[in-house]
Amino acid sequence: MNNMAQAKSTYQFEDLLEKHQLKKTGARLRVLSMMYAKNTATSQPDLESVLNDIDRVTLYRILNVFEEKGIIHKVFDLNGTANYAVCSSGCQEHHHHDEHLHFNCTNCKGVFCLNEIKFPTINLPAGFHADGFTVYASGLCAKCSKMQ
Amino acid sequence: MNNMAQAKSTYQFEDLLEKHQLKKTGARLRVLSMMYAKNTATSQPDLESVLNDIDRVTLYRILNVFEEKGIIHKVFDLNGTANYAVCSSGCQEHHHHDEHLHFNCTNCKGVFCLNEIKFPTINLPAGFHADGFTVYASGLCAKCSKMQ
DNA sequence: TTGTAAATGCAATACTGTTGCATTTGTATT
DNA sequence: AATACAAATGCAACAGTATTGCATTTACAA
Ligand SMILES: [Mn+2]
Ligand SMILES: [Mn+2]
Ligand SMILES: [Zn+2]
Ligand SMILES: [Zn+2]
Repeated sequence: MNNMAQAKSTYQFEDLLEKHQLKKTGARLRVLSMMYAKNTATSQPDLESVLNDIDRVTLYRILNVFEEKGIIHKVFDLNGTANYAVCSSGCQEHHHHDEHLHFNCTNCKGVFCLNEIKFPTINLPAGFHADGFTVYASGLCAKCSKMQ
Repeated sequence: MNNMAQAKSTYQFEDLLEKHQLKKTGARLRVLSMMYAKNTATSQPDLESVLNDIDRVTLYRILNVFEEKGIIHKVFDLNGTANYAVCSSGCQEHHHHDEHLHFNCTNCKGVFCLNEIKFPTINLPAGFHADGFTVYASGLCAKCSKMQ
């Protein structure tokens, strides 16, 4: 849950890129270090404003290839804004396992991937067949709860 | 679940507008009849292409005021596209009760509001306090399941 | 019938995301 | 170290989504 849990050095990011047969470029390393430094998902607008010297198109292409490779996953928050988060584990190229709960804090706007929460099986009306579930919760995160 | 369940006449749409102190205009009645005629949510692109003689800005303003009044609710599908659906009941101005399951059919792209499905309480990590949940399922709807 | 607030249409603008193409760069090979 | 090439980047153009301001029209109450 804390930042250090995912903290990685540049060398490890380089290894990650190499593992996925992606060239080690400055832009990609910066995107990785920005996303790995946080315990929440990062919104597209945030990525764009912080990494504002990287061309927008390049940023989109980096995000797309990282998603394809199973390095990050995309999650829309409750306002429909795209957010990107580091995949926990078990995600491979074109084959994600990110069916965890997403918590949207209404105060700090943080989007948390709560991998540890198992949500129960949900039954559906006759005839409906689900191959995946996405669960969102909105409210106050731990930090914001304390401050109220 | 079938269309007739929500079928309404123009008079009833006029009553609905009057109840919410909205003027009875052609554009508003057409938006209502389009949305009430279906048992799925309607995407913004669909609304725009079908009601293409209504100015886009007017359409957005109609959707926004209907949402404020609790007549419809907005739901993003799994691609982040805005969809609008008739509120079931209990929705009032600035106070919605639309915490039902949303089913996204990967075949027909339909977004179904499954009011009848009660999803179980989901517990959260210490400190997190949810005031609402949104659950999405993706897969095949009843109609598309049959056809496969 | 008239007056007026509400609703609409239109122009302009901002944001999100994609495509095509020329240029640059990372890296494997020599 | 130099070369060679695919991959990555930057830039321009474009499409789609959504909002704001303002002039005009319309619904409806008086
Ligand atoms: Mn996640
Ligand atoms: Mn719904
Ligand atoms: Zn928070
Ligand atoms: Zn279907």
